[in-house]
Amino acid sequence: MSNRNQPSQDPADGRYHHGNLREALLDAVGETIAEKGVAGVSLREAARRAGVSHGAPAHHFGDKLGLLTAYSTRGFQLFGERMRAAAESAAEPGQRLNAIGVEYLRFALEEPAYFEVMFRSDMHASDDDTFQATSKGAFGILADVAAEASQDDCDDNDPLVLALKSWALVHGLASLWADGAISHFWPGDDLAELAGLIFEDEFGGGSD
Amino acid sequence: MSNRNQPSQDPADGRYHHGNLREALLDAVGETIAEKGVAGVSLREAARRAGVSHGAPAHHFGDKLGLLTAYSTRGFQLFGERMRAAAESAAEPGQRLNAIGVEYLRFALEEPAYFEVMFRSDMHASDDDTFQATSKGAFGILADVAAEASQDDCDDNDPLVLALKSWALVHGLASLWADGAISHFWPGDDLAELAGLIFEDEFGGGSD
DNA sequence: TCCGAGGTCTTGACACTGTCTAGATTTCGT
DNA sequence: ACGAAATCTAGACAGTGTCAAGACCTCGGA
Repeated sequence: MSNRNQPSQDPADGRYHHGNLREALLDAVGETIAEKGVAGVSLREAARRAGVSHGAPAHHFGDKLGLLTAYSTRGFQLFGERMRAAAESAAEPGQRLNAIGVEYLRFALEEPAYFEVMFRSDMHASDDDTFQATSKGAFGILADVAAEASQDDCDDNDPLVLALKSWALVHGLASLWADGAISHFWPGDDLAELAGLIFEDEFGGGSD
Repeated sequence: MSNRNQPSQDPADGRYHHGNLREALLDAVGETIAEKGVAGVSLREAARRAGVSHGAPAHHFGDKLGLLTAYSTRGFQLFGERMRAAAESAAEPGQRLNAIGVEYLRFALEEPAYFEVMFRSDMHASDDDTFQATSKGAFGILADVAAEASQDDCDDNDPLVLALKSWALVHGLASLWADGAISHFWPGDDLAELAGLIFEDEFGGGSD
């Protein structure tokens, strides 16, 4: 835990121990992705931004894949919290699925750095236990809400199938939008508008 | 064009000019992705596999991003051909959308190397003219078929919205499956089976 | 036939990266 | 207070992208 009461930014004093290097390195990854894209991420760059020597990251993350895995895990942590909050904030259970779908897209737009790494199999060691547990926990919220919604709304289809369908729809929309592929055909620059039209057809509920 | 009648594999004779280096390098990229993932792709590795010196690729592709852009373009070329063939092979127009959806997934499964690069914005220079034209051409087939299908099947919704919805659904399913995220919740290992269940609900047609 | 221009490829160099090692410094439990 | 463990530094090495200079080949025009 190491909950010290010093700021999580890099101290850059003469201190030998950084105090919060692990988090500072993960912050540095986010900064680097925002500035230079995921191709610009490197152990040495993260160390540089955190004000430590080039070998320091290896102690906390082992290798580059470990650093990215930890960054993905932190992304899924935040992602899960936002999904849970969206589900709970929905006025009535029937609107939970729609609320989650909107929040999913919002996350993809507001946290592109996380989103870009989280769903890329070569950006994380999929056998990492913490990563698996965290990502599965976040996905579980989606599955629960979607399964619940499918029991209310629809006929006797498998709730799991409908959950995966909703998930695929939202994820595909977010991915294609992020990649810029949709921009060839959809004139607007507002993903929420397009999502509203698509979800209206799918879930029958409007977006905010 | 340079259509010589020598095999497109690397000759590795004492010849100074390779004869078909450009294509051989793109083949090498595919091999590398298949063996070591996209992280293992490098200009020098491609040169090594093609039997040329490490500086040779730069002449054809400029830099690493150029090599990957060309590889993506070749992927979209093949992708477009398969989409067109699938649309034309459909018995009746009403089944075209389903045929394209199935072929989309099949492509993602059978050509993971292409698929992994094609939809990754940091893997290609999006301002490349050939890439833009080729990808837009392939996407256009999807849009046409989906728009056509929406006029037949559904109510007065915007055909473009329904086209994008179908695209997002299929692409999201392929991406999540490729990333391994779905495997946490779906017990089977057959994407076609899951796709059949999802599409049955969506398009009303079964898959083969 | 020759010959020069341009396309193709090689070679060498440089800065940068991931990773390994050994060791210095600090923190922590006892 | 002391030893063990955690944390970080410093150096080294192979591999990489990219650039510049030059060698080699091909082809069209004289």
